[in-house]
Formats: sequence, C-alpha cells, structure tokens
Amino acid sequence: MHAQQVAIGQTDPSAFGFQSWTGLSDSYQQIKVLGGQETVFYEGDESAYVYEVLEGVVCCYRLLSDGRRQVLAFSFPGDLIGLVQSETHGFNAEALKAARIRRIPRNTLLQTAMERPEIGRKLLEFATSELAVMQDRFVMLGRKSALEKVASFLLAMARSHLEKQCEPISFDLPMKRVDIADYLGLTFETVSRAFTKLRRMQAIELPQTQKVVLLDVALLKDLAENESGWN
Amino acid sequence: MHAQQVAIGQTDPSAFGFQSWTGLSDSYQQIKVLGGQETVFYEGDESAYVYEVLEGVVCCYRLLSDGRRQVLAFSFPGDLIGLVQSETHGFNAEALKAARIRRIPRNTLLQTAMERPEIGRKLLEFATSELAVMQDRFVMLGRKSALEKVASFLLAMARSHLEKQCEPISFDLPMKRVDIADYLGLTFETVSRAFTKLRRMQAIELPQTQKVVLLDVALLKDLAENESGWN
DNA sequence: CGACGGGTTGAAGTAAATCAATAGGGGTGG
DNA sequence: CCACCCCTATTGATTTACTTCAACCCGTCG
Repeated sequence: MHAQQVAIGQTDPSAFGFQSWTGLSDSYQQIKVLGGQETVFYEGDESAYVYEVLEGVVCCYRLLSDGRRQVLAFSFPGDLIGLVQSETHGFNAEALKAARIRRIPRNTLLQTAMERPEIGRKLLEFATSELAVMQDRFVMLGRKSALEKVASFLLAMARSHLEKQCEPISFDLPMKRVDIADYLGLTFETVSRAFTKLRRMQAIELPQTQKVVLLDVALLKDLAENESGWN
Repeated sequence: MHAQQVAIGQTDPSAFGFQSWTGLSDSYQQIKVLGGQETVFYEGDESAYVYEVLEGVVCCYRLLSDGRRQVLAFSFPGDLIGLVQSETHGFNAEALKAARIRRIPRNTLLQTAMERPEIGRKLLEFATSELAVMQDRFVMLGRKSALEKVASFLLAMARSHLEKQCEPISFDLPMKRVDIADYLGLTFETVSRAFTKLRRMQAIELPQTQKVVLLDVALLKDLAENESGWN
C-alpha cells in the first residue's frame, strides 16, 4: 500500500473549501488521520460533527441485530459524511484504508450556511446530488440481478477514470468482496462468481484481487441495465 | 373514494409555507389538480419546477428498458418532489388518487433560498431528512426478507397514525399491491402472500384490499427487523 | 513452516420469482 | 337490476437465482 505515503497530515484545498471559511483549518486538531479499519464514528454517536473525506475511502454501513450488514455508501475525497438533522448518527463510518478526514462542528457549519448564502447553496447542492445518486441505487438494489449489480458497481467505481482514460481502464478497488456484497445486497460468494463471469465474458480482467481492468465498457454498460442473453 | 371531496382547489397553508414567500400562491395557475393515474412529470422532462404535494399521494418511479419498475418514493402532503441539480427529472411522478399539487419554479425557489437563510435552512433540512429516510430504505431493500419488508412498509405507512391512535390502528393504503411490490423490490404475488401470512399471525387484518388494520404493532416491529421464528 | 484472512469454486438448499388458475369488486350497458 | 367484463388480488405449483455450507487456494506474516 503505497497510497498511504501521500501527504497525509498536510493542509490542502477541499472540494468544499470549508477550510477557508470555518476558520479552523489551520488548527490541526480538526484534521484526523485514520488507519485502515479505524472508525470515524459509530451508529448512535452524538452527531456534533460533520466529516469531510480528504483522502482515502470511508465505508458507511448499518448493522441489524442478527449481524446482517448493509453498506450505505463508500465516501471518497470531497464527500461529506454525517450531515443529518437528528442528534445522533444513524450508521457506522470506518476508513477502509489509511484516510485523512476533516471534522467540522455541525453547528458551525449550519451557522455559516445561514450567514453565507453561497455556502448554504453548496450544502444544498451536495445534499440534492446525493439524493439523485441514491435514487439510482434504489433501482440497483431493488430490481437488478447479481450480474447487473456488479457491472453497475464497477462502472460507478470507474466513473472518474471513464472521463479521462480510454479502454482498457485500470484501477484499484479499495474495498473487500464482502464490502461490495454488503453494498449490493448480495453475499460475497455471489459477488465473486459475478466477477468470474465478467472475466469469462472478457468484460474485465482481475490481475490481482483488488485490481480491476475494464476491457469492454460498452458490454459492461449493457449488462448493467439489461442482463441480456449471455450466461 | 370520498377523500376526493376535501377542499381540492382552495388555498391552504403548506408544510413549507412556500405560498407565503414565493408570492405566487394567490395565482391559481401554480396549483394543479390531478386525477388518479395522472402524471405530474416524466423522466427526462425539464426540471424547471419543483412540486409540493398538498393533497393526495404521488408515486415516483423509474422504469428499466425491459419494463422492470422501481418505485423510488411515495410522496405525501408536505413532501417536495423534483428538487434536483440536473436539468431534467430522473424519474416519473404520477398521482395515485386525485391530488392537489403546487408547482414552484426551481429558480425562484433557489433564489429565495439564497436571499432568505431560514428558507435555505428549511430546504436543507428537507433534503437531509430525505437522506436519512433513504438510508433506512437501503437496509430494507438490500438486507430484509419479503415478510420483513412488508412489515416495515406497513409500519412506515402507519407512522403518522402510530403517534396519535392506539391499537388497533386502521388506515387506507392508497397504492395497489404492484406499487408496494415495486417499492419493496418484490413481485405483487410475494407481497400478497406476505399480507396473508401477517393476517394468519394476527398481526394485521384486511377488511378490504386497500384497508389495513394493525392488530399487533409490537409483533410487526419485531418482524420488521428480525423475522424471528414463526412461519 | 503453519496459521490466518481473503478469495474462488462446487454442491445442496431455499426464498422468492414465475407460471397458472381462480376469485372478488366495481363499472358499464343491456 | 342483472350480466358481463376488466382489473386487481389471492392462492397454488413449479422453477430459478441466489444463499448457504463446504472445500480448497494463495499470499502474508508471526
């Protein structure tokens, strides 16, 4: 894991530019460095802070009493976590790998949003675009087959790469199979089988378990919405 | 359907109080009366307006190319529909029964939010509480059994009644079985069987197909999260 | 080396989908 | 008012996609 070397701990511009207006960015205690598997907050914790991912990937999930788990989101740099009305967090948030995270007092954030309309607007934009993303995921969770889910997932993970690169598109999956499964509402065995199937179809390659190469994006897009007649 | 008689067409206070600050409420053309099955907007329509449900129930859904359908939300009076960043709507919205709906130009709304912080705050609150509700639904769609889904659904539909009344709690389901199924990621047959099972367990009664009586809320709550050892 | 965690693959079991028949309820037209 | 139809819902029989259980592989680390 060489990614951990990258500049963890130094200040940097955030996608939201919060550091410039909370007036707190220069005090280091607001930025936290987490190791892999480390928890940002637990379900039920007081939601006094909102967190911004600066680096790394954070997995937000909820557990049922019998141990079933649903991953609600993978949060990437620029994403906000824990922006809620309620007094406590409704899910657990933990870093998948080493991560750098900015902690913003919720009241400060909301107060600033009230005072500076363009910030309020940004927050609202973030929230509404989250809503739109979540709507896509409802379709995926409720109505897609295992293969369609995995194909959709890979395309979503590759989105940022899709814009820049052309095929083949190669990137790392920061999460384990079981995390993907709990995100897609499947078992990890089913996810594994879907990967194998996609490999057999020449849609992807898996040079290492967490490394993916998309060979045929068009085919993946097709599979993501349709699950047409292969097998 | 006697509910249709109620005051459709007259002005009234909205949960958001938009009529007071858009300065448009007194012009009737901003309020639309829809019959059952009538469409508010289609997926792909320009998202120039945001809609507030004043009365009735609106079903928001998306269709896949092969006809599969996922209901994204049932919107009740006080709910906002179509608050998005993108230039087009990402889903269809149609009234389940006769409904009264306020149409608000999106730019007006966003402009007002910028000018009046307390309105911006309200919008943000609406969006974040939507996010919280959607997180619950991820758990339901991804990790719950058919019976658990239906039990959760009934409790959610009864939420407003649960606060006021005590058992037995009786109310009408404004949607058909197939709508419930497409909301829960099931088939309508499975939903029907789940209703029957709940009836056999004495958890509910179904005097008519769209009328529900909750006999044992504790049992339903148990089933909603656990699916403990019955059958 | 051996143990351990994560991943893949195979075989068997099961919850829900699909296919199919029947029943009820509401509206229309005779 | 009844007869018919259409739409919705229920119930049963069968199929199937995914889960569960289990074996095995492979790389890492003490």
